[in-house]
Amino acid sequence: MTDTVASGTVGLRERKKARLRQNLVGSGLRLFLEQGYHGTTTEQIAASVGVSQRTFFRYFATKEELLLEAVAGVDELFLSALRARPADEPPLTALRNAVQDHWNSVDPRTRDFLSRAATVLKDDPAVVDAMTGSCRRHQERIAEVVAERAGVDRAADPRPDVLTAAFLSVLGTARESWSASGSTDADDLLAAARERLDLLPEVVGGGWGTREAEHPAPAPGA
Amino acid sequence: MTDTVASGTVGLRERKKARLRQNLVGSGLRLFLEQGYHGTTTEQIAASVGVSQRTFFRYFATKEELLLEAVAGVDELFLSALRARPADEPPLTALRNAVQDHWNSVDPRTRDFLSRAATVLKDDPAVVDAMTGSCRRHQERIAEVVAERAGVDRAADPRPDVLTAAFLSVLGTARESWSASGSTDADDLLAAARERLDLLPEVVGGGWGTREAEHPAPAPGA
DNA sequence: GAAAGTCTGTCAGCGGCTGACACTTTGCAG
DNA sequence: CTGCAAAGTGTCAGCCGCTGACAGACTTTC
Repeated sequence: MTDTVASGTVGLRERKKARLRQNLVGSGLRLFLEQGYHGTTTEQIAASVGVSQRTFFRYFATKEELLLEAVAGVDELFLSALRARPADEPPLTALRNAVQDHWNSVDPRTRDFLSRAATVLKDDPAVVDAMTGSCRRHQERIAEVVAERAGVDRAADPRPDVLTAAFLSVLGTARESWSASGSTDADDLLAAARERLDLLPEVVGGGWGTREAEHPAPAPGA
Repeated sequence: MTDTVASGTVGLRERKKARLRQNLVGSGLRLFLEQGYHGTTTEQIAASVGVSQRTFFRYFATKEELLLEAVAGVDELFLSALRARPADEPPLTALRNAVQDHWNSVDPRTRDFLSRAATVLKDDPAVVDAMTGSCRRHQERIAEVVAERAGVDRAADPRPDVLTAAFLSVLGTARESWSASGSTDADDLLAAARERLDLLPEVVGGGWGTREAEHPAPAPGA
């Protein structure tokens, strides 16, 4: 059988499957950009690569799943970036720097594509919900790495989960304000994320926002 | 026209509408608890109050909307609780205490109902997504009150948004750990929320979670 | 080349959701 | 009270996401 072909005996069948799956993702995303998520039917996606709708659903359980397939790889890269930060960095600092490292490590074409996708699809509530859900599922894996780095047990110590949740939600506000600003420059998003993450320690502290204090605006825009 | 009839002219028609709407919500939630969210069809809900499915959708744009109607009132109460906190409390402290005040102000029957609902419905991903989405839409209104209390402009100062996002996401982790623990006691949820909110300042600080430090577990369980 | 396993298309159907149209009920005026 | 306009409702037909069942085609393996 000449099964010595690398490891796993890839087989012609599996190659076809993998290619079809990739075609579906590519075609689907293209159509989403052209006509919006809601405006694209699963039948169109299936037809665009020459298969039936039923086959589409044999590859993806839901239309949403195809959408999320595009960002899955990006998420993995972030975990690597976080693991690569030096061990003596405090947790939030490591997360903050990992965002930067991660962003730089994504190749520019993908980065542009993601910016464009965010711009076009940000108004579709179904897309936003899908992304949020994906983020939530991703949260556990980040918390796991945070716990690992800190040398604590996630099951007994809620701190990794608390920090991760706060971290991701702040990133969310940055994304939101970025898309609300109408900017399509991905670097603006990164800047907003950094600004807001750096604000976190001050914001959870008590040194602002009481009517008694009246201090002269510590650092609103800088 | 005799339009001087008070303001609004309740009219028999509007009363019927309001009652039907309430019936739909009540019947719908009861069915959700009995058969699950996914297991209940909009036709069943409509039939259970004697109207057609088409009429159901004239009252609620989506099945989800009916589900969220139940928690809408609770959200309003939280905003009131937050506004009622003394002005000299630091923002995070005010939010934390408002959670407690708010929980105490919800009448026990509603509280029990919500606990039961959370227990039954927490496994349905559609329900979780709906709740998350609702939370996100609610976030802006909380941030508005935080900004108001702090006397800053939300459009120019991201701090209210950052704090609110972190606050809500931490509440989310508390809810998750509560439902994962299998507890059905609503007070356990409140306790988890308080614990985790109190952890926030420490967690975003740099005093933990570096391999260099090796301090003896500051406060994992207390 | 045949048996066994896998992939696919077709068909039928459910549930969420919507537009169109006809019918009934309600509100208001004369 | 009567007649008219507005609003609410039921029925029907249909789109779209998604699924089970079955039969036919294609790989793999022997």
